[in-house]
Amino acid sequence: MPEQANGAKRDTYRHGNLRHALLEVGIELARAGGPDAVVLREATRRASVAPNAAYRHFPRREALVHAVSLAAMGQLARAMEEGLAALPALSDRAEAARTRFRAVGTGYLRFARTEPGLFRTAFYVPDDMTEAEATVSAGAGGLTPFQLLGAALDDLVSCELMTPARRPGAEFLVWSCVHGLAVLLIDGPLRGLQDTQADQAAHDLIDMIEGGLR
Amino acid sequence: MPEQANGAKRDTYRHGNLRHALLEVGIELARAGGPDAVVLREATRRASVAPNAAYRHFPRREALVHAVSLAAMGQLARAMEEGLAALPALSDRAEAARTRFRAVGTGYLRFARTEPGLFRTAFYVPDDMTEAEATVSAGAGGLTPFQLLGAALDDLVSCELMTPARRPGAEFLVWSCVHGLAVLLIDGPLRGLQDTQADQAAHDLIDMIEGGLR
DNA sequence: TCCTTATGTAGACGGCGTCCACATTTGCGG
DNA sequence: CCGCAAATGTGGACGCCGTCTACATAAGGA
Repeated sequence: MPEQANGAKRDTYRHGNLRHALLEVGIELARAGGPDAVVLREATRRASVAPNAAYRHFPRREALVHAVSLAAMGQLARAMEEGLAALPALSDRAEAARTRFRAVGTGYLRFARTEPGLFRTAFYVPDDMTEAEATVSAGAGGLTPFQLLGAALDDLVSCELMTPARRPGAEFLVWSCVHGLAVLLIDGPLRGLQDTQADQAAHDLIDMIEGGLR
Repeated sequence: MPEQANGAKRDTYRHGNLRHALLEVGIELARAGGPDAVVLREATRRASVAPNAAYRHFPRREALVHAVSLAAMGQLARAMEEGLAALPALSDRAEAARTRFRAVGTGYLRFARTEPGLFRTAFYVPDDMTEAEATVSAGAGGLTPFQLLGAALDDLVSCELMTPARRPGAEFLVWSCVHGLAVLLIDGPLRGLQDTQADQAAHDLIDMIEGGLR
């Protein structure tokens, strides 16, 4: 029975729900330091468990990181959903669609800048599209970030704010633009921009996208 | 005098130019496996030198990775320049500007997909803007990727293919879009796309950007 | 009740980054 | 030309990591 600095000792031989505990700790680590910071030994330490115990639930470190990654993607989805939910109801349907589309982008960017560690982890050795649609990476509404964007684009088309001809594959193009800004802002040469400047850049970027979509 | 599997033994106690050798090996490692693959011990091994010798030239591993990163950025610049140089001379000035602008983007994306390890390394814990303009990260023409893009945008404005009002800060927006697609293609959910599909996406993305800029 | 199975522990191995002490050169001031 | 300080490379150690094998303990069904 290993003593624990964290004060969280255990009286039973069994942990109870180690897998879940490791996931929680992993999220905590990723939040603070990105994917590389989710370290098996540290996770087991915080869970008051021997290092090897982790291997009963994850075949290797990468599997834990992957699980954390899906959870992080879910948190991203949730953050975007919250941004959408906070929107005022607009009577003009086209205006509402446009507002929702913009909120999808700004929500994405806000999460990236608020939780850079989780954001980076969400895209760490990420799954191909099929797995990215797993329920774990969805928000409360059951939609992944990708699907939220797709829905916003559909709205745009139905309100004639976007040419239907451009619709196929458009999520990937829009996603690229927004994701690129997010990456440049948190890791790249735009890192350290003031909030107001970053917001301005986000605004201008979405303007540009809207113009290119029309 | 340590034996070396690599066959490259040394008869002098001094290496000669270890710093340069480590950089070369570092680039090789980054090329094959990205920034995380730039491992001090392996680099010194390949340079036929004791692990600690590296510390005479780089205070810590991160410093070596950083040097490799600048070199990788330089290679990116060179690749873009080559793409520009290969363009046919067009009589119509506006058409030429447009073609050059597109070539900047496609060159960037081609390098990302051709040399993903180096591309990822180029953006690993990257410098802020000022250092990114260092001569190391420039191509043969002395311009960094960022500056190449800026020049292309200036051309667009002077040919009235872009509103001057949109010019300030536009490189960051365009950069975001192209960079985002690059990241999604090599690391993200678009990884594993066929060449033709990736080219199509690149084409469509640049179309969209052009539309948004006008 | 007993035995299979799930779960956690103990100890070891090799690899890594980094520190300290020591060895060998180089090159400069006299 | 000499001698000595500074530059450069070596050797060994430490603590951390991921992972393997062997073993211990608990839970639950026959």
